[in-house]
Amino acid sequence: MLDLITTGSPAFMSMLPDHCVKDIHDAANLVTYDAGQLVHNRGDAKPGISIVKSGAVHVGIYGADGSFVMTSILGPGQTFGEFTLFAGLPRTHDITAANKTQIYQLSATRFTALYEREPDISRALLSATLTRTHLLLEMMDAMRRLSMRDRTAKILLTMLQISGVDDVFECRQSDLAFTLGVSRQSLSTALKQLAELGLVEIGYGKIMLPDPKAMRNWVAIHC
Amino acid sequence: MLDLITTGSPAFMSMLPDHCVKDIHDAANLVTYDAGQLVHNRGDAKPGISIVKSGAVHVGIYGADGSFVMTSILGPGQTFGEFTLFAGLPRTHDITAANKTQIYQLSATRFTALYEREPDISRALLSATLTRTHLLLEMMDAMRRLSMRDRTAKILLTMLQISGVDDVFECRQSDLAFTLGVSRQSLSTALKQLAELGLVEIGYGKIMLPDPKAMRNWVAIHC
DNA sequence: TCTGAAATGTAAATTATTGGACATTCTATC
DNA sequence: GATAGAATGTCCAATAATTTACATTTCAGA
Repeated sequence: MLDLITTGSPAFMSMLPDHCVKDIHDAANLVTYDAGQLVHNRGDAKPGISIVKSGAVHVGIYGADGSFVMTSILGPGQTFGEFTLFAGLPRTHDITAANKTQIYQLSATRFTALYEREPDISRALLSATLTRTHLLLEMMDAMRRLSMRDRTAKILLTMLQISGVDDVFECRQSDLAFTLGVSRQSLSTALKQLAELGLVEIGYGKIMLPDPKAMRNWVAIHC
Repeated sequence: MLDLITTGSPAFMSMLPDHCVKDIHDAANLVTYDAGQLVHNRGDAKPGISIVKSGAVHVGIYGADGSFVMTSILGPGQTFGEFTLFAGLPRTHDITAANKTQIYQLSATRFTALYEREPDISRALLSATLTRTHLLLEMMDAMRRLSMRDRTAKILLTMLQISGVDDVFECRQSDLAFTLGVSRQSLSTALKQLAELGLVEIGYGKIMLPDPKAMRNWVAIHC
């Protein structure tokens, strides 16, 4: 299951000036993981920040029965572990490598040293975090207030806006359904309704917005 | 409607050392608002950060028909407007003064100057933001996966943990219901079920956890 | 160009949740 | 210690969404 929240949020590393990127590379431990290998366990207390260099990690929680409920996928330039540094929390999720993945690991001490020297780092981190928070608030609001059809439209639009692309959204309906908190079947119905209104086009493994502007208008009026 | 998300999150100002608090007081414009007065309109583009000194503000969105859907209430020490500074967004909500309220207003330039000089400010801001994000993620997850009863238990526990207090939660059921995204009637039923399990005690305008440890266990097993 | 696995579409039965209506309980204040 | 207003409890009909089950479509690879 892909939580599409993070797909579009701007990568931390892409917001940093070159010299900061270099500082981080120099201070970090570069660790390589094989597909499926565990990176962090939920509950681990050791604080530190991690940045994906290449590959991707799955963020989620293992159930007692071995099942894995995925919350998000993080790609190159994206970070995890901020909570352990700034919110005083243990690792909140299990992290595994999706495929062969390289990760920069920074201990709390090393990261803090860089952090205090270079305000650009905190700005990038705040920017990435706040963008994600904003998206979460929008989704939350949509989940509380809107009918399934309307929140499908709204969240689709929000995610597209943030991802930069604004007319094609590559994902399976079952992934999107999970992110929206509805069943796949219900989502299918909702999408069909939106398609009948001419707002979306349904493909195989993707959803297109033939007229993003019309979609934006519709959402502004209805949601 | 009180969104309890922010009630428990630690206030930005309370995490700052004294000299930073002083710097902010010196650089800010202190503005006083009467009850009901508008502080910011959703959509305003002018960036800046605001900190509640005394009183409280209502964060929400006005509908076309004049109705106001409240998202949260922010009290002393809490901030709004971060999104305009760090995420490049316009004001995302309408803000009105709940009662006679004093607010420190800092323009983008002034705040940035302080921000770059003093890493404690960014740390406090990150800390407040990440704590809120973590709570949002937990709530989101609970809303997607759990039955009403279970998510009531889980969110109740989460909010109590973050607020520091861990056995009494002062709020009306209608407020809690809104936060959980369910109707007041349904929440009433859910709370009754939890009370029958001995996990909570229902008061008038408050909810008690007679045995927080038992509650934590129960949630760990069920959710 | 087949073919099978993956993804999507659809319908009926079941379940959960809402919303209205009203009863009950609590608490501050007179 | 009355009393009014606020908060909570409960019932039921209406509705929205899920689940189960199966049909159909799509696409990648043999």
